[in-house]
Amino acid sequence: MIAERIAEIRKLALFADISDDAFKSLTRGAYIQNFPPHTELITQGEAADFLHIVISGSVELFSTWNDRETTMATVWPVSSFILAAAIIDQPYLMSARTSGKCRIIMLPSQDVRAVFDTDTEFARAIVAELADHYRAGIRNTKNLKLRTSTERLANYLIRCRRTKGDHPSFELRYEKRRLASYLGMTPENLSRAFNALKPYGVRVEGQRVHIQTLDDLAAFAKPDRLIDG
Amino acid sequence: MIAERIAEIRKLALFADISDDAFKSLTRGAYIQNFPPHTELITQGEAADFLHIVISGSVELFSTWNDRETTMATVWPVSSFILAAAIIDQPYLMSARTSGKCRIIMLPSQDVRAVFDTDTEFARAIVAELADHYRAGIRNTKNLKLRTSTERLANYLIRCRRTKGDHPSFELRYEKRRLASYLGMTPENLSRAFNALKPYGVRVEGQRVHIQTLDDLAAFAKPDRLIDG
DNA sequence: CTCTGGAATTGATTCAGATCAATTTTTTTG
DNA sequence: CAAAAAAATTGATCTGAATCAATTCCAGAG
Repeated sequence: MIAERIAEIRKLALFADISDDAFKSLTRGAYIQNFPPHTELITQGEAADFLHIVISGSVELFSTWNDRETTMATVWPVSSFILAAAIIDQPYLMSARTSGKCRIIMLPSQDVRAVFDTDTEFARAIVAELADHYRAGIRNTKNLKLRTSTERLANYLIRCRRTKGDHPSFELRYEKRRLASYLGMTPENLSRAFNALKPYGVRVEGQRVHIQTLDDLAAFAKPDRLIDG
Repeated sequence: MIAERIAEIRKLALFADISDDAFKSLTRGAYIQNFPPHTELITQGEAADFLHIVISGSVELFSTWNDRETTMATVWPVSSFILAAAIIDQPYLMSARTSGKCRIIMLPSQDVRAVFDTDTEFARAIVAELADHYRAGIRNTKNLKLRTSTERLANYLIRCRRTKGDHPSFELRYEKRRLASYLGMTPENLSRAFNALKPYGVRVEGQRVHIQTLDDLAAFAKPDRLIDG
């Protein structure tokens, strides 16, 4: 049972090339847990005792300060989250809560650090993952500082559409209020931003977004490889 | 001559614990160059052929999009910059220009990757550095999304003051226009933000900042370990 | 030392986005 | 299925911050 679930994460880039021994010592102390919706898994400021991996469901990473809250990212299966804190043994900078029901694997971070020291392939994979996440953070900062909220939405939609195979219509993967927070705006303004994109061929019906011609929207959004990947 | 300069970087956390052999192969292909002020060292989008290290002077990391520009960070001696791009062989996401006159060491990034594969200590140091930078990016995003511009300034000043040994008065390390861009505001609004902090005991004379009582300012700024370090 | 151009400041105005308030729509639940 | 709760939308208003414009300040060049 546990073994089956554990096997699911073997294919993760993080573990793909490591030795069986290394994988065994990584997962020996692992927990698998199911969580109900809207459960706070992690609270910012706590010690990073575990590396978390989402097997099913999705997890929202968010941060708070002074009674304000913002969505930092959403994590989908199968991927790990809060690797940096675990690897350098520092407190989490973000909190995490489940969106729907979730199955999560938790690897004790001391095991992660131990295997990092002994398995070269794992070390390489961790570096690749960290460098990748770092660059995602830089992209995000550029997005926030260089673009208006409507431009951020437009580029987000273009990225979504591409992820979904360039179909002219696709579903938003999460609630609009959460999208708004992720994009750094209020739900009210997200609604208005969608309206502002109508002239560029964007139509919304509930969770479904239609984009007629990508050209019009792209001319407005000016997507950039160095921000949007 | 070159050997002397190279020795200066040996003490960097990145190289402190690596073997002499590893250090030798890292620096064998190194260049040392002096640059005049306001020289663009790196342009975003280019291949990351070198890991750069500032020996003297300071370097501004900035990004542009659609005729807009923002300061992402300022790098002081002795430290490296744009490690992530070099280690995973990806294009730079940021541009870099010298502030004053600068001396820069450039290590071919293929050497960095090669030594990473052979020297465990170096791998460990790189991971620590990357994780650290990643977390700095998260902090920065929280700062931008959760705080107003005046709050960002207030917390910046508190951090500065602490860095300078908690003296009631210290010098800003760079021009106000650059500080404004770093904090995500215009020079005009930085000026107004300084005025808005007067009631909390902040006084500015040119580059010099006086902070009478930290308590008043801190009550307004609400500095947070998970944002301000 | 004066001249000059960039930096900084200050004021007036505009604009993007937040907040407040009121519905409408959708989802959840009993 | 109906009731209740949550999410989304729309309109009105307010506010933080950008822009535009005009000095003032200051550092570096001659």
